[in-house]
Amino acid sequence: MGRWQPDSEGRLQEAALALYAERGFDQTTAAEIAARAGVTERTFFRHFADKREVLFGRSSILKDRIVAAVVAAPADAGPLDAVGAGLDAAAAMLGQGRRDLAARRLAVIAANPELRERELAKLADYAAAVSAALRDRGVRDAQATMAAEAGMTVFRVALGRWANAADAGDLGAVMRASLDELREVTTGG
Amino acid sequence: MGRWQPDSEGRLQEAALALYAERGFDQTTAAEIAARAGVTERTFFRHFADKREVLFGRSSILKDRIVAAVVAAPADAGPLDAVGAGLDAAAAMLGQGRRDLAARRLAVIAANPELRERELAKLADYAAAVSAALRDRGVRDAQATMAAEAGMTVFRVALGRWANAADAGDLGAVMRASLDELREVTTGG
DNA sequence: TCAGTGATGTCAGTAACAGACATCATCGTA
DNA sequence: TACGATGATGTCTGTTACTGACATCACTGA
Repeated sequence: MGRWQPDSEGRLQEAALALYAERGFDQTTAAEIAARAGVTERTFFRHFADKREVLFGRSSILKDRIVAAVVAAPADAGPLDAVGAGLDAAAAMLGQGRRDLAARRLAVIAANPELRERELAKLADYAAAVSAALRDRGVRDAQATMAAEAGMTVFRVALGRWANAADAGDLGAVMRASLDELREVTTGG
Repeated sequence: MGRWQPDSEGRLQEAALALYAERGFDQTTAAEIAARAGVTERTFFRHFADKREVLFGRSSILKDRIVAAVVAAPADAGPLDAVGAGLDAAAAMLGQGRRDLAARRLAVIAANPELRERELAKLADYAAAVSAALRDRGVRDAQATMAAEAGMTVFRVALGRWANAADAGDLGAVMRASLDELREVTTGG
């Protein structure tokens, strides 16, 4: 056995989610989270840049996968189809986790403005990366921006629907359904 | 003459923009801004909820005007046309100010992640309000969300173009041009 | 004339975060 | 096997964003 319990990062994430859910984000101190995870406050801030980031641990991996899927989409696929491939990749990564956990996480985020802010920033970051990937595929600047931003809106809406759905459908299916709604809007206007 | 110089809020905004531009957001303390504006730090936080908010002073008024324009759009106007009316209202309010000031403000925001985060939150807030207004006009939920989000993307892109344009066009014209690009994307696919 | 109001100052406190340094299991290597 | 490097953690200290409580005092309306 090592000098310390393994996976402090994971324990910190669990502790934070539990405490944020119990008493709210503002009413939870970093020291309390750290104590619950069996580490010191300083260690918390070594693993996470700030109090919010602890809820967004896997986001850079998720971004990479989304972008990779967009890049790997068939050459003849349109911008929105490529975005759809990115959404499939996101669904594959997120849909395998426990749905109730995702719901808890989203509920905590929805309950706090600072956390919502951070989530938007993450999505905007994805959108910027997807937009760049689309441009690399030859899509015009304006089209790339709009398709990427629209895709992130679909992502957010679909994730919320899936996490809180009474009937537990597949995340990928919800994503595709939401994307179809988008197509309907843009074509049907 | 009053007990204090009038318009501390305005002076705080000017001081903050100047200092953020000079030495960066992180390297500027609230106390320094307050000192430059001739007030105490406590007064700064009475006027602005946090260090970022000082750059977003007029945003709630702007939101109200956008929403009002969406509500007031002709009954037979489509969702995107109603959003266009909202963008016109935004352009009317923002386009009259000094363009170089807007450019300075945007440059400061672009230079700092926390400030970008806050800007996204503001735009998301507008989008939510516009979306609600569209639903009141009878637009379906999914359509309303997408049209509102797309509108905010147009807003952001157009504002950036206008502020940094070498040839000083009218903000309203830039907004309309950007919106037309969006239409082109959604119809042309 | 005078009590009320509102914007500000003053003071003290909490908590988010960061730098610097110490500790000590583990691991590669001689 | 010994031993120096490494990496994750603890400890200590400091800055600064923000907040609550209370005092001040020009102005305002009765």
